[in-house]
Amino acid sequence: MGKTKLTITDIANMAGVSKATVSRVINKTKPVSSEVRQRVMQVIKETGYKPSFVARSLINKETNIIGIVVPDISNEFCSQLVQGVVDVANIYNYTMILCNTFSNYEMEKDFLEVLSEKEVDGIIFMSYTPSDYHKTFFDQYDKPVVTVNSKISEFNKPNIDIDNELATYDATKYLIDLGHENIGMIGIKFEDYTTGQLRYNGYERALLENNLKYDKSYYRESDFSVEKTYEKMEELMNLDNRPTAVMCASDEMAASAITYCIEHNIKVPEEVSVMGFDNSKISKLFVPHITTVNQPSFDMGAIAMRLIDKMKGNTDLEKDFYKLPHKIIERDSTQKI
Amino acid sequence: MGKTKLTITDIANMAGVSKATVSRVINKTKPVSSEVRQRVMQVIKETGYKPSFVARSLINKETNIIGIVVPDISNEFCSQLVQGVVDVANIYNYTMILCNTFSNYEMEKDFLEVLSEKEVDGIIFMSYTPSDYHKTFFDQYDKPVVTVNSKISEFNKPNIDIDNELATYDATKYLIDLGHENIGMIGIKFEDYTTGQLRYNGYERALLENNLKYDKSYYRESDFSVEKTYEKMEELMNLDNRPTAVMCASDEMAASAITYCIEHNIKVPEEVSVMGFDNSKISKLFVPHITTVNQPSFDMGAIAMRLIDKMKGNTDLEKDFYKLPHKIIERDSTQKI
DNA sequence: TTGTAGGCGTTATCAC
DNA sequence: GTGATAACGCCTACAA
Repeated sequence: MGKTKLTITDIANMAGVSKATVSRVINKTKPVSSEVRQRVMQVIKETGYKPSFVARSLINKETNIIGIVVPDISNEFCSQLVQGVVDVANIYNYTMILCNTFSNYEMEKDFLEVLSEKEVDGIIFMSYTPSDYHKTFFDQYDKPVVTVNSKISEFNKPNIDIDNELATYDATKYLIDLGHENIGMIGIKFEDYTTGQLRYNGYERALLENNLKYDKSYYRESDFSVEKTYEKMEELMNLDNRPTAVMCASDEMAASAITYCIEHNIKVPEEVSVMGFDNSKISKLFVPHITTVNQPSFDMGAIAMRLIDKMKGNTDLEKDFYKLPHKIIERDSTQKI
Repeated sequence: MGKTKLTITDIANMAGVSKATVSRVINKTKPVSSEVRQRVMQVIKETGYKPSFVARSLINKETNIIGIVVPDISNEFCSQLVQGVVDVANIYNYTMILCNTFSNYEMEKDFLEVLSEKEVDGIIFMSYTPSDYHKTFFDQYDKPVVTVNSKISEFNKPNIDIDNELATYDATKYLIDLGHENIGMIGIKFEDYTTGQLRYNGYERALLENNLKYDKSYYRESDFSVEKTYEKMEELMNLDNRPTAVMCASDEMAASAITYCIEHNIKVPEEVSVMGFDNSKISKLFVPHITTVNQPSFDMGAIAMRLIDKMKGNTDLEKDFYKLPHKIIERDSTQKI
């Protein structure tokens, strides 16, 4: 209880050697006679001595802590991303400081500041709305940084992502191949989410390249909220020539859209096919199970962490954009027309 | 870029004062003539100097980092708990190290070890299966510890939780008040989850106290998996005198159970009422929307963090068990018989 | 192979 | 008020 923490000096005294020697047996940094080593190890084992990370960091300039900032940990994509990071962080002996920004600009700023002060060894950064501030910060930050899902080409930092444009293109194409010609989409605000624009682009391109008429009224903008999406689906379903398929920017949105249908006796997928995005739990659990597109969120985290470690002491090496593969997951909310 | 980090000495030189003085204006620890203060502040502002947390920690023995260990961050309860922690951590100027154990005993051990080495200021601990090892560790750990959802009376540390027994009692009672007499339950293994036993107890007590026949075959044990729960629901529904209501130990399990019903033309809630537990997203999104019981997970995190801060330098003060209020959330998966 | 001494960036304790 | 100077716990030349 009142046991004050042991220091390297204590161990040195108990083993009858100098602090330097103790340090050497711990870090294997220089040869030590095996007799002395035994003795020191013995004392360490008996006392359960653990060197202080803090003192060590003061010298190494390495904290073995990496910072990860995400908009919303209760979002499944983020939490899986974080899991991926943790998983490989363990292997490389990092521990991580989690910063949940609630998508709030001020918090993003503050957290970056704090991480910098706490001298973390690197930062994994995700934001729905990367800005100039972030760019400026990262430009003068001299430790490894990896961004996730936050493509800003001028960032000059490696970015891990899927190809959102292509993913939505593929999803829309999937619907087209099913025979649908009137395909609607419920997307998300371009300003609020960088992916909003990209996903819209993929949708539009798929329509255009396949010679389908592109009707502006078929595209509706929502946020990720249940209510808004429900409304948008209502609008779509009340159109004179209503779409026979609608693509949603997330699984939750798809769930809301389908809910509207269920409550208004529109059969899914018989009368209208609905697609989600993310392959989250809800897409598996919801009835009908929702056809969606998978993002390898766990892998994205794992790769980000691996990259951080690689970049250490060599932060300029990798500026590439890592595009991970997405995949259409066929389930029961879509069918041939 | 190549700009080496500024130290307090640099600032002192630039301002033409001693390090001690700089330290004093930063920490307001002793009076400084306002003229000198101005000068120093000016230099700090211009240079953007930030004191090193690491060096500071070496002296204070305070890292302003707290550790939080949870079984599974992608579980909604956990992620909301973490959010609660983060939220107040920000206020008190803490940052946190997140440890995701994947419910793995070895990882729990390792993480506690690491947190201890990194000299965090306190630990918030959650485990489905707290053990002797944990107890031993915490007994000799002399910094604040708060456990969440991991009741072990001998822990001798404050624990934040809801009253799981009472919550399940209330849920079952809710079903009883709806007129149900044959009430089944799909629970979770007692060995794997401390709450498994408690929730069962509440269920049984409600039946007994209300003079309903308690039929062992009405209780089925599952884990949190979709498949297993689906099977268990199938067993329940194939009973000769099948229950008209079933209580599930989680929302996901409820969703699986209802899915079985939908796929076998058993109407929910007309033919069988189904209740969940947790008030997670899925319970709101699923159709029918699932009646459930809310745990204030966010608040639990917030309180845990607040407690840690309170306990600082006074770790023995609060050994109480904090039982937070739960609440039945009525939705569409249950009805009067 | 081992020990001595200086330094990492702060804060705290003295004097002045 | 202010400035030396000694910690804090560890690592790393430099000597021995």
